[in-house]
Amino acid sequence: LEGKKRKITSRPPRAPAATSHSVLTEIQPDCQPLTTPPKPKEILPADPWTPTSNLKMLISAASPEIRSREQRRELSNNSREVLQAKHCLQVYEYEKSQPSRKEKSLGLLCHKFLARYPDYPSTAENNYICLDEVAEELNVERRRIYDIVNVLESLHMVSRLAKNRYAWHGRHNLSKTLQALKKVGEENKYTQQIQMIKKREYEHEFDFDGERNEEMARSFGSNEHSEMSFVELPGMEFRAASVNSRKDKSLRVMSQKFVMLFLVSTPQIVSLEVAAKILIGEDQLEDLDKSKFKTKIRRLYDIANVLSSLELIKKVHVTEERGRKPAFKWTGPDVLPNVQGSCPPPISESIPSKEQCSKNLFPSRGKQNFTRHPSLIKLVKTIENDRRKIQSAPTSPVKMSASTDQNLSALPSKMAQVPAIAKHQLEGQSKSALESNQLSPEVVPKPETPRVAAPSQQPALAQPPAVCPPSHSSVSPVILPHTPAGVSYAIYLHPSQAHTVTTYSPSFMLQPLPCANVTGIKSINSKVLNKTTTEEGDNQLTTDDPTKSLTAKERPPIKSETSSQRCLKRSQALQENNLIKKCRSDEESLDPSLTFFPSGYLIPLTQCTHGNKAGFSNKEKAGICSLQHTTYSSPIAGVIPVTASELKAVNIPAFQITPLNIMLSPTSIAAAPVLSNSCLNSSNTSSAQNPSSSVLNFTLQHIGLIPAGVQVPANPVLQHMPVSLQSENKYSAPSVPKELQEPQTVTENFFRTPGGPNTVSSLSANSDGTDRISQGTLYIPQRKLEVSED
DNA sequence: CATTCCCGCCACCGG
DNA sequence: CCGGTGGCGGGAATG
Repeated sequence: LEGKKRKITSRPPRAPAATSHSVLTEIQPDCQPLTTPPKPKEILPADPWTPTSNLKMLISAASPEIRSREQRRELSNNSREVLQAKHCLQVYEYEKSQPSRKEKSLGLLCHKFLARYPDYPSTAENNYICLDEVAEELNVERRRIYDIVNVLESLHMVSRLAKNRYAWHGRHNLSKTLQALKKVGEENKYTQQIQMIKKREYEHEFDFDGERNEEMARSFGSNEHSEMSFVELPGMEFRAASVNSRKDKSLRVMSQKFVMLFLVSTPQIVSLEVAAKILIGEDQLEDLDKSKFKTKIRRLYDIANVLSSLELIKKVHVTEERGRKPAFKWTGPDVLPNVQGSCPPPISESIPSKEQCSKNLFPSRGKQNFTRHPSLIKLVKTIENDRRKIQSAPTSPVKMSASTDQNLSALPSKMAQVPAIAKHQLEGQSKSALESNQLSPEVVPKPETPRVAAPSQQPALAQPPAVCPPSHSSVSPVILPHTPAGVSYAIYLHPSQAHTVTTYSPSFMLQPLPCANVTGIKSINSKVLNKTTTEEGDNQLTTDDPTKSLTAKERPPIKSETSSQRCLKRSQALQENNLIKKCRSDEESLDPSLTFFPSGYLIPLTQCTHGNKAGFSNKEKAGICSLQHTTYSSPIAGVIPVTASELKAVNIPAFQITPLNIMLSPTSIAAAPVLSNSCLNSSNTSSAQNPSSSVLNFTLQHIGLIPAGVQVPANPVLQHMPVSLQSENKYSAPSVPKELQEPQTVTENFFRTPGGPNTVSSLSANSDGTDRISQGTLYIPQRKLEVSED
């Protein structure tokens, strides 16, 4: 290994011919003024945007149609055009002479890349991606495209077809992938590993000597059983066996692992440092080699940039005892615990392989438990691997060679392919349902869902939850101490215990509610908040551009949406409004539809309507997120006063939103439930500094929102909620309490969302004899994490 | 100085 | 042997 490195290092600074390709890439010939050292090339044709605008555009532009526009790029030699371009270029230069690195950032590039393809491509059109073309069109070297594609591949958003080709799947598989990843993550005990690391560092503050640590680490924490290879998705295997070579792939695998960390950890925040350590530790324990660490971090940044572009995560800073460390917060959809087996697989789900999935993922099952010793672990791993290979081998007709990691076992590739299309379609339809809970709508009768008053069209959604709940508990190993039945919600943990929590049984979360409604509402709120808040950068992408137009910030990207979509939304919105109105009368005054639903947050609804993906716009992702959150939170909301999920909900609309960083003090949380009407009033008051108060407000708002109109009458507390508050918020939207806006506080309370399996402590019974990790001990006192973003 | 992360050399692999 | 891939880490931008 090292040899290679050395070699490289030795070489003198780059000088030679390296540039050849770059030259090629430069499409525009003549105008090239040598003068500008940076690269003017980017500017090219018609897109002399500022980084900011550019971004904005990209975001808004996600719609399919637009993407085509890229095409025009082929500038005919129109001298005119050239000139024009040149001109622009120059102007551009003047304005800002910094082509700057940012413009070349992987994140931005990724946005461009993503803009080319619809989030939910129709099955019909085959979306092929030709790396060369893309690279050329985006004016980047191919190497960069690989970086992007690799991570997309890790999420199964694309798959390799052949040499220069990839197939675009968009987000269709996303939820499934995440589920799978989460599961694997759980199996790997990532949660514990994380704990370990934190603990360690906590203990010896900043110690550099890795010595002892290492030992400890390997002894228990870092059991890296894992090494798992690439996690495959069931439905996706059909690619030609040939093309995927397994090996390499580290980026892909790393990406998956990284994602797993988010899915598994409780406050869904993962610091780079921790992630790097875990990822390193996995393969070869020890070796806290500094350079290795550094490299890992670099890679993580690459991955993170892509994930950020996908809006799955966003950058934040975690302030712990000492300094603030870079970290990322998951902003993607919540992954439901899922599943497998327990919930009757939706019929529609064509995917036969659900089981396979699990199989694939990790042979693991109980094994790990007894594996304490590293060596053992390795063995096991190996064995399992082999086994896996074997299994897969026979099945795939084609190859022997490959036995690609994926196990196509069950389906012969051919079969897979044929149905593939159908599958996709189905998936698409069921998708929404799945996402929300994975159940097919029709399946379940929801028992107690009285509250579904919602007239909305989505009754179906509500159902699923009901069904699933029970199953989960069985599923996730970790879960809890509390019987599902119990009224767990009331439990508040001491902050220190945070991780331990698991307060509620999953079943709770799943309560039936009209998600749609809820979602909508929430999203709205958040929206509102965002607006105000948004000013700041939401994502890392924000450029520093001084001129930053507010407009850009404003996110009503909606404009770009197609009218049809809009209509859809609108209608839904209206429905929601109605619901809402019940609660707050004032709403109408403001032309609610526009006001509140501008951005398309509503989309979730659309989505809810399972079925037609047509409706989805790219934006829906936001919807999705919110939807899911909602799912959990809403019902619960009633039950559990303030759940993390609630809070999260706010953040969710990731894209535009400013992530408020919330840091709730535990106390505040506890308090919340308690509060009742009386407290409510205070909601908007400015209590700026006081976190708890702000939290409360926040909470209240949310709570209020939800219940209000819609569903939750069940909960007494909610009912009491003063409507006024809500309305207030809405209206004053812009005036959202400062507190919220400020980076300050949020509650990252540790309640995990639903499936939160993780809570390590009590749960996982770790059977192995060594109790080193006794559960009790395991968790580290959580220090408060302050998350802030810049 | 610290953080972020672009760039592109070059090892590798599959054809 | 070739061209596609993608590991990797120097070191430039940025903060």
